[in-house]
Amino acid sequence: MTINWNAIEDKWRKRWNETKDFETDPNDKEKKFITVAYPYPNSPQHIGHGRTYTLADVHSRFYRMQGYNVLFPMGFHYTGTPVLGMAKRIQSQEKEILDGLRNIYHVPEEDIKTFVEPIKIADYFHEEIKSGMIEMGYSIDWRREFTTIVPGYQKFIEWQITTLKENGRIIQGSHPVGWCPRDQNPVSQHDTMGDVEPKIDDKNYLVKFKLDDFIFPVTTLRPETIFGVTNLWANPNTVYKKIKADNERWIVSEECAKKLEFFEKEISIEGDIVGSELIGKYATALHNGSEIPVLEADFVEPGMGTGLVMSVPAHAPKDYQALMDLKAAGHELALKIEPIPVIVTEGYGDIPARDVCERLGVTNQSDQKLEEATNELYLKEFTGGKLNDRCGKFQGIKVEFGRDKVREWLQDNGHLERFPVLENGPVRCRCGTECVVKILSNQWFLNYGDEEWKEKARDCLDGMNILPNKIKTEFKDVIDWLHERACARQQGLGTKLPWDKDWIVESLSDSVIYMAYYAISRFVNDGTVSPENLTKEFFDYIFLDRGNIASAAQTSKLPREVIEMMKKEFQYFYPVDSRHSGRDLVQNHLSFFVLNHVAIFDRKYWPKEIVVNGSVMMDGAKMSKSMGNIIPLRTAIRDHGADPIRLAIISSAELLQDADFNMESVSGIQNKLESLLEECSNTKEGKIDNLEAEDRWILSKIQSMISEVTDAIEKMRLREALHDILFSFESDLSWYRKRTEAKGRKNISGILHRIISVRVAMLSPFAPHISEEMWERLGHSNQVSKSAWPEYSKESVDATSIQAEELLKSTIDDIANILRVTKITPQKIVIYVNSDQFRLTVYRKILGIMVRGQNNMGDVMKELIADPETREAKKMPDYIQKVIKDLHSESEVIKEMKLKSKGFDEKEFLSLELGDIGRKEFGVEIQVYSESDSDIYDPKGKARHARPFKPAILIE
RNA sequence: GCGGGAGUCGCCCAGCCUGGUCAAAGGCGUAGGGCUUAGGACCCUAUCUCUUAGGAGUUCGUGGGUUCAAAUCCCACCUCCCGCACCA
Repeated sequence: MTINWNAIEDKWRKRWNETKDFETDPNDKEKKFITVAYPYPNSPQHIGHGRTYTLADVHSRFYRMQGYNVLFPMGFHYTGTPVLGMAKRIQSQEKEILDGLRNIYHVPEEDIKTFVEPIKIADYFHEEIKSGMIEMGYSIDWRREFTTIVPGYQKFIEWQITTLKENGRIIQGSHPVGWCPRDQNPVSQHDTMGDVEPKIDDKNYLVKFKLDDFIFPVTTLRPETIFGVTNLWANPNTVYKKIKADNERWIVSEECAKKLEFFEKEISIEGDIVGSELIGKYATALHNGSEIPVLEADFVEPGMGTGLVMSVPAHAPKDYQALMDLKAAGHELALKIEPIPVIVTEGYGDIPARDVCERLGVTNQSDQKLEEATNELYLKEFTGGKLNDRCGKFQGIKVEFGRDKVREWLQDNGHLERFPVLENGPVRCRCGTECVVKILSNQWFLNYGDEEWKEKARDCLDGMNILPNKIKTEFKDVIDWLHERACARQQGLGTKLPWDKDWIVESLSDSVIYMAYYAISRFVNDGTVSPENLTKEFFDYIFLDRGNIASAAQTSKLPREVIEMMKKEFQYFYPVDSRHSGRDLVQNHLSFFVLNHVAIFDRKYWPKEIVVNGSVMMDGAKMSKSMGNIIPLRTAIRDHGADPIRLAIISSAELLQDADFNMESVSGIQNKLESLLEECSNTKEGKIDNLEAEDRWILSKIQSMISEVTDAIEKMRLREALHDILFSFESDLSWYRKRTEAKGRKNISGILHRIISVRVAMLSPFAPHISEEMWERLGHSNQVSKSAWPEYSKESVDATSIQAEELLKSTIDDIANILRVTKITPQKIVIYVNSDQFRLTVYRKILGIMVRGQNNMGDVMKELIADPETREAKKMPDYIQKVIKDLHSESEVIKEMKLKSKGFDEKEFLSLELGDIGRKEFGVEIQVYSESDSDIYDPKGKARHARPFKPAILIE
């Protein structure tokens, strides 16, 4: 039988649709609000995207069956810049992107033509992604759908950002960004040739010296070494510029002068000065007024920093070597200069730079080994060095901390400025222009560095359920590490800052509390309210319970009952019960989600849970367009069916692990589901009466499966749950079949029907379509998605039958074991069960001792001897030891069960049950004796080895 | 540098939080058998070593430690992977 997956899926999706199953309004039931980070529509979703949504859908469906009123909504995140870059690339007919659209995503040519407009791209993929979500069977309430650039949402974002500002969460400051001088715009990865992210090194500084009437600025990464400066370096072959920078006159390289224009400075060029003219002059160090000579050095590059460098020969190998070279050449001034050590580091002598250079055998200032020497020393001194007594009030401070202190001190005195540089330059904009670093003044920041805010976020996290639990610490670390974060951009789609219309609310900042908007989006969508109704007073009243209904009604021009209805809707669904997202968003979105909630909402609306999942690999490799191993989700659904894809995604890895998706697992799952479906067709409901031992056992087993699966899903260990339903239980079932077949029973269809119904019900959140089909074939009249989640019932667990069945299994195993080792063909098998009352008493006593946690031989023996009833046990240490060993190899659950329940008659049970199964397995009769039977057949004296739950065996 | 994670029986991977049910699940591969005209699919059996009585030995990156008992807890080390921002 081959299943037409798509036909079955269609059929059931239509049914769900007809009854509007997933449209959720407030009611009397308890609610669950499940959300997923909405997609950014610049490409169709592939299997990797499907993971997060599938997990959330399983979660939603599980809660629905448990009787909750579950809201699972979806939106689309249009905010941001990537589609802008895409549109530009398409306009310029870039082959790579066009090929991708045509060959991997199969976008129709007439649609590609429209893609020169960014919104058209988003619109196209929005529909594409949505169709995929529907085809995957996600139980989404589509009435609440929105994009982040519709007017209603923009009103909401304006309210959000205004509220944050009013709450003092937004500050203004300056910030360096990668910048295209021609486009007059910041550049991100999507705007550059080759898609490189411009990396900015913001730890680079400019320190001012004075030379005559001019400022002589040098750049450095190590401001703390200012105390060890012996001289300055200039390149004699470079033509420097005399410039006016704001109100000061500076000497810098031409390249530097250009960079400075982007650092909020008024720059004008006044004239040239050749490097050689600077050589030999004396400059003044501003921090202590000392006079310092300018010397020549070839290694000074005009393109690096200001084109001028300060020399710290004690700690900078390059400076040291350049000085040595001059001395060797007999340079008069240089001969007078000695390195000034300012940092003490274990493992290095007085002049660390000399140590390193000598050890590595550096010969001159153009030696390649200087790079290595520099790296080593910088790192070692930073992590292990301490400032010495030449550093004034900074003496004794570790370099690690001292650097920032010295920097602040110099900065406060106006001797130092930041000089951010492009770390991975040159980076080119798509327009071909080389990018620069620009310091944006008047940038708006969310003040995530605020300690009070952080504390509140930690408080929220403490009360939250984070799945898997182990990444809770990661969240805390992120909170600790966060600082001011720009929340506005100058380009891209989105919402304008209400108070500064030059800026657009940055895309990660407009997606942090939007889940609240789902509560009202459906009223906007159905026309109950329009965007202009959504005033600040309206939002304040609904979300914050601030202000009053009168002003909300007056400003929004909405009837009071409409406002109250929407407020109720929000209060019913909020807070978010579970937020699903990928692991990569822990550092930003998910943390901001927490921070913004605590900054805006009352404690009772703080989120309850975050579920984080890993990414999806394709046949062990990371999915990427360039590798061509991306499978669009809709293609996969069409080829393999939605349910097999869902299960393959879930079963390939536990929550946080990266899932490896491969086609073998999909077909394995298809086969499994096919055989399950066939089983459903063949299993009819039947009467259940006269339970036999194995019936009681399998019915008990299904109870433990219910409990395990439920428990696993609650912790979102879906792989484990699915595995239990689909595979683990199979081994119990096959034992059951073996037993019933051996007995030749025909009356088990009722029991099988009950068991498979439970399995299908539990499977349905995972594979919703095929489960409906199975459920129907099983003869149920309702839909499985509307049936109740199977509930664990303790009363259905029959402890004695579990023990008895375990005994039977282990006896069969033992016989098989003996046969394997001895390789004999059995003619006759004889079983001897223990009947010695004293041994049984001792056994139960030991069991009791072990359940309490006492496990070693000595302690057990002591306890036995202490009890008059079991004192004689000391004569049988061998027996005691074996019993302890037997019990060790049993689970705690079974041990406790054994202890609690009364014993049962082993002989009676085995005589009754062993015959059939023995004939089937070994083809011979099995006789069962009790050790004390008078008619016992025991030619080899095996019977005395029998122990409780461990009969002795004779095979001839 | 800062922070996070991983190393398991041919391969992939579960178990570790909560120590004993662990020679360690599942999948793949391999070998044998069944079914089949054949192939595929499916089902059964085996798959660290030794073993003619249900047993023993050596294993979970390396080396120590705690414990009656360690894949699991603690310490040190080795190796590998990921993130470090204004970008979705």
